[in-house]
Amino acid sequence: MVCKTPVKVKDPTTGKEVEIAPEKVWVLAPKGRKGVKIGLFKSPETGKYFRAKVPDDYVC
DNA sequence: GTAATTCG
DNA sequence: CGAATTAC
Repeated sequence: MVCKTPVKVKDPTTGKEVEIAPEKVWVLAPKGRKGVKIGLFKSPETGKYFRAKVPDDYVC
């Protein structure tokens, strides 16, 4: 499944804030804790992959 | 450290 | 197989 909804994230490769759709989103949570949603993004500038938190209410 | 995911 | 991601 490819995500469509863009998310505002800081691109660590450029330092710029970009609005892009994550290629994949999943929940990263230890047992007994709430955890966070993580998205896998590809920088439009550099083409490098990076992971960043996505809002808890984000739907792919 | 833990959780899942996947790129390098 | 390790890094990196968040926050508890």
